[in-house]
Amino acid sequence: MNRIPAHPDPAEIALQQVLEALVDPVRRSIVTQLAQAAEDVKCGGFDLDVSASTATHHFKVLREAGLIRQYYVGTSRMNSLRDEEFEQVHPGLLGAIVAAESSRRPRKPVG
Amino acid sequence: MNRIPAHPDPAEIALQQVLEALVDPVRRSIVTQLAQAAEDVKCGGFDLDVSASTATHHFKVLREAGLIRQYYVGTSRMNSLRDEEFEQVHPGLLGAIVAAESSRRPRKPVG
DNA sequence: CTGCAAGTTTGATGGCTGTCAAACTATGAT
DNA sequence: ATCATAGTTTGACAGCCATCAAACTTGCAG
Repeated sequence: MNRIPAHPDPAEIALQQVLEALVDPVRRSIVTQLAQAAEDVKCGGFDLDVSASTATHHFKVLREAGLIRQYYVGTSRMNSLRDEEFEQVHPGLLGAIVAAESSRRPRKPVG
Repeated sequence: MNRIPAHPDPAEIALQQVLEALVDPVRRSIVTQLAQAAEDVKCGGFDLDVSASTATHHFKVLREAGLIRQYYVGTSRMNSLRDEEFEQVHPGLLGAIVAAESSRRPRKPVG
């Protein structure tokens, strides 16, 4: 069964909606963690300081802004970044934000 | 007399504040109009659909986010984009947003 | 079938922010 | 001085949105 609602085409999404999605620090954290992850990440696999219901809300906003892709594996909802599709529509935007976000908090000391 | 408050260094401004500034469509319109203008623009010279007091508020937010520079000429407050300083801190970010905003409404047909 | 694990939905709430009108300040012109 | 122009400040208000708890759904394991 497909329990995941529609994934809109990033080309049809207004910049306004994209920025509204990315202005929230929790959502930006999700995007950054996805960008740094090697594999797709399930909802429970993120390091977030909000309740599960709030997290669900944030994932929905990101999905409807065309920023992430979601699919089920068992009871786990997997997430991946739609970075390549997004790059076609808004070149450099996602990369610049992820870079700005990442540089602020280095995950691991170099070396 | 200097009636203009401090212009913070863009390097000291969190990405969060920058995105909060740019998520508002009126403020993004100001930035885009500045990016497309050949000369500095006075507050009254923008095409905005809000009252003067609201416009003042938006200019203040942009200035405090390190995105614009302001100075007086007579009773006119002039505005210019701090794009070069900004590029040093968040490379590609401002350009990507201005590009995305501009491409949505082509000012002039090509050719 | 029972129980558990992972997420979702719903409803309510609190804080933030964009908005305006009105009163005000500062500068330049007559 | 007087007036007009350009913009600011203050105070109030409305709408939005992130947040949570509680109840619910779905799928898997035994």
